Amino acid sequence: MAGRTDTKHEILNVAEQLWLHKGYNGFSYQHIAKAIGIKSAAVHYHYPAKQDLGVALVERMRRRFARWTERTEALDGFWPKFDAYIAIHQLYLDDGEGGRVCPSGILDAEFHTISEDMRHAARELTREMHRWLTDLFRAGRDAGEVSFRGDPDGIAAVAGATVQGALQIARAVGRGSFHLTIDHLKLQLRQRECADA
Amino acid sequence: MAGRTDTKHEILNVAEQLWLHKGYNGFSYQHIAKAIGIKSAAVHYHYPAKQDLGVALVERMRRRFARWTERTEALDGFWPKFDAYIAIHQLYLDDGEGGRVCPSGILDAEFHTISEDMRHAARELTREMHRWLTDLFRAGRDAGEVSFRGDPDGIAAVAGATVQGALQIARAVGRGSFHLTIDHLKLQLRQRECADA
DNA sequence: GTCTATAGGGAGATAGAC
DNA sequence: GTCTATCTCCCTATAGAC
Repeated sequence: MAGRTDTKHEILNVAEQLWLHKGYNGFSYQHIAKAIGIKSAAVHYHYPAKQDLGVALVERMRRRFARWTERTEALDGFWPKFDAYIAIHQLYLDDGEGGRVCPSGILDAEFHTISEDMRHAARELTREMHRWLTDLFRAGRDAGEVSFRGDPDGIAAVAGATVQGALQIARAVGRGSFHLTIDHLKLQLRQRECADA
Repeated sequence: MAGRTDTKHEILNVAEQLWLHKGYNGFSYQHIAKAIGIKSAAVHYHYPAKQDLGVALVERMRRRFARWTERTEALDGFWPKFDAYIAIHQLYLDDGEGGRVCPSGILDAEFHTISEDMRHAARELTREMHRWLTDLFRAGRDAGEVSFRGDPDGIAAVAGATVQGALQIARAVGRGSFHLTIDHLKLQLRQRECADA
């Protein structure tokens, strides 16, 4: 139909909701089609195979994260940036009906059931997020804004894993668990005074 | 057939491998049947619906964890017990073909696609693990073996989320990532001397 | 009690209508 | 270029054979 100009874009948006909510193996082209009001075969026109759609979803996440890092450069200092990182995850948490999960989390959980193309994109996204966190912790330590033992690479791995894990666990036991976890993660990272040994 | 005495048990074992590897929506009764050498309908005799099998899997995990906590009481002190907790997750990591993921992780990721019975069991398992960690951190602090800010409940949430997240991330970027994360988590928890402020 | 044959529906995907 | 009618296969599940 001529009236429908950006079905492709619409598909991606609906698919993303379903994906982060139900997982890659938890939704079908029919679910997407019904939500938009077309036939499932029409989805195949825009994304011939489901893995094409899957790759598109992950690549869009990567572009989104890349743009986010650019915008975030404007923020000054470790804590505003770290809080911004938490905030994007909190957006997933606050989404209706028990929350979505972060793309990285769902990709890792279903890693063995997705195509090599999707795995590649997932690996890159994970690495990009890790690199960003590593740079953040390095700069934060140099500026004396954050305190941790070991190297920035290691603490970035801890922080990244904690946020991802916390978001998932919150699904089972409620979002209060996410806030408890994040609050205590930040507590460990605050500049320590000598007294707390 | 009379020769097959514990098909039910065998089903559970095969299903567990598939489950932790591919996710709940990533395997079917046919996969189980083919691995054992029976027809898929035979699996339905032992577990009428797939959600019955799912609940059985999670409940077995809960019993296994409960028995594990009893055995672990014999270990003396915070660090041996904490290392034992890490070790059960490392078992998942070291499993062939890119590793499995911990039950809690896969349950949370697919939380919205499983039955209410499974969700209930998943919630309980998550809480039981959290309680165990909380008790461990409380005792560890009282004994002066571990150092952290805030309450045991909070640091237990951080540790639990970190381990779960690290195991999943390792799937995408390799198991070295898991060890890096755990090493640095432990590093933050070691008794701090005054000097590192 | 244990398992097989088979149904019924939904999945991903193709070929062709407009 | 865009979407629909349709195919095939595999999924879960039931009814009935042994």
